[in-house]
Amino acid sequence: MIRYPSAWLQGVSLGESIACELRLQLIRGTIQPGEILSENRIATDFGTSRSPVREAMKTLANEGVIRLERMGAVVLGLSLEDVEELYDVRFLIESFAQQRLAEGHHDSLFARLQQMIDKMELAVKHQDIVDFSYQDFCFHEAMIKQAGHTRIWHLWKSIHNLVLTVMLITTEEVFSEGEPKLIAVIDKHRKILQGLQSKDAKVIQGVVEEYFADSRNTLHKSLL
Amino acid sequence: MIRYPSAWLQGVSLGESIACELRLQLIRGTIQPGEILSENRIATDFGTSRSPVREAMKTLANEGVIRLERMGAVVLGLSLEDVEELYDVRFLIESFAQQRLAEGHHDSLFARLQQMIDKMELAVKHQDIVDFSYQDFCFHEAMIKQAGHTRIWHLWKSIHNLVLTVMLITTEEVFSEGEPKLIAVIDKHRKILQGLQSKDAKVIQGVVEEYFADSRNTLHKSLL
DNA sequence: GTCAGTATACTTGTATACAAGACATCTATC
DNA sequence: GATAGATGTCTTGTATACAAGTATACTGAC
Repeated sequence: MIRYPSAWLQGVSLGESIACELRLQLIRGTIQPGEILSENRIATDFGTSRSPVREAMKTLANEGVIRLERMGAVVLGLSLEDVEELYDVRFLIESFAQQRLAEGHHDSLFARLQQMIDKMELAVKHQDIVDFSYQDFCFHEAMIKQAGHTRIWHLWKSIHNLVLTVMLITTEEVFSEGEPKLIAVIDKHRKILQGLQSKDAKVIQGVVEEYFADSRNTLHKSLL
Repeated sequence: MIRYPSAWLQGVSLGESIACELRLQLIRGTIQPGEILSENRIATDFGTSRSPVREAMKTLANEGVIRLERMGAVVLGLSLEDVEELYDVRFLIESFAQQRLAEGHHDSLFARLQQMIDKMELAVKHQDIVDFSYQDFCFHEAMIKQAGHTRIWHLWKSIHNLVLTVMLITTEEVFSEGEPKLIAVIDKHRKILQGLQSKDAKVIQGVVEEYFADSRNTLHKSLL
């Protein structure tokens, strides 16, 4: 089991860093739902003061993986249903964003997306789970950002850490299933890019729907 | 110009309280975009320490009305375009939620919604801007909550303070336009309730679209 | 006048201290 | 034995203290 990539923690504050580490454990289930977390305990665990822990707890509460209460924060975690719901939300955001990209010129975006796809292929070659999931993440984030809709962008920001962490974990699983599955994942991204390049709103909508239908499908199979 | 209703601050922490006060000023434009806010300055302004201010700043940054930087937080505010975009997001969330409500039994919700509509009428009678906007807010929140989708709920929570404050301000404007406009607003909510009671997904979708189309329209007119 | 360098004041991020409140346990009384 | 109450330990929310970094403004040399 992979630890949270230290490369992703470069330059971030202690608070964010703690949030990231905890988030991974909360989603993985290392910290189990129902457990009670106290700021003091976590602070001593991480060898820091309560200040950054407090910041992290607030972040995680906003993301809905814990619930702040009077005495201690209760762990909610992220159930399979929650991940499905996360896909629902991603679908809403991404289909909205991609529809917007049907209009206007976004050639530089397309070039960057292609580059990310290439990097994903390279990551497969080097068995680099971290970079694969990161490029996957960047691919989706780049599209949403390019859509140029401030509010949708904030919506994304409110879940992007959650999404990144889920991607890391699922990518870990997908890597263990062998190369064909990974190539399929890359292919799905190629289809998205082609969809965008078609500039046809209907085509794009179809591709997005297919993408998330397939993702949900994979999620269910990995459950078994 | 109305202050932030103290009734809405009952039992909340200093941090949230400061966030609410600042949010109102940021959206109103009392604090103008481009200004630089410092934790220290705000702390002395509010007569508190930096801790709750810091919490408030983080909240407001998550909402996108300020941007945290190395030295000071720069005010972004909420432009007319931003409010429009906020309606986009609300439309996404609410149409999703209402579609879900097309299935299942939600009679107790309908009863509560009807009660809120009644309270809105009463608020008009008593010229109670605060309660009118609050009931409006609760109406939408109740629907979203009843949809029972954890992630959508969190999306809502990430904007609900923003929405509440915008509602307060716009309600203030609407009240100044006289009673007919207020009755029209109430009527829009009646239509939503009727839509939900029809339990017909297509009808509901139509009603939601109409609701937000009209809201956008009103927004534009209030600009002139 | 211009530019390099330094000093200073202000910024955030983190640590620590303190206070008020909640929960559990233990005790004393009935 | 059961119950009311006191007590002690835990919790969070807020205040304060400290450290490291940054922008600005000033000073001096050229």
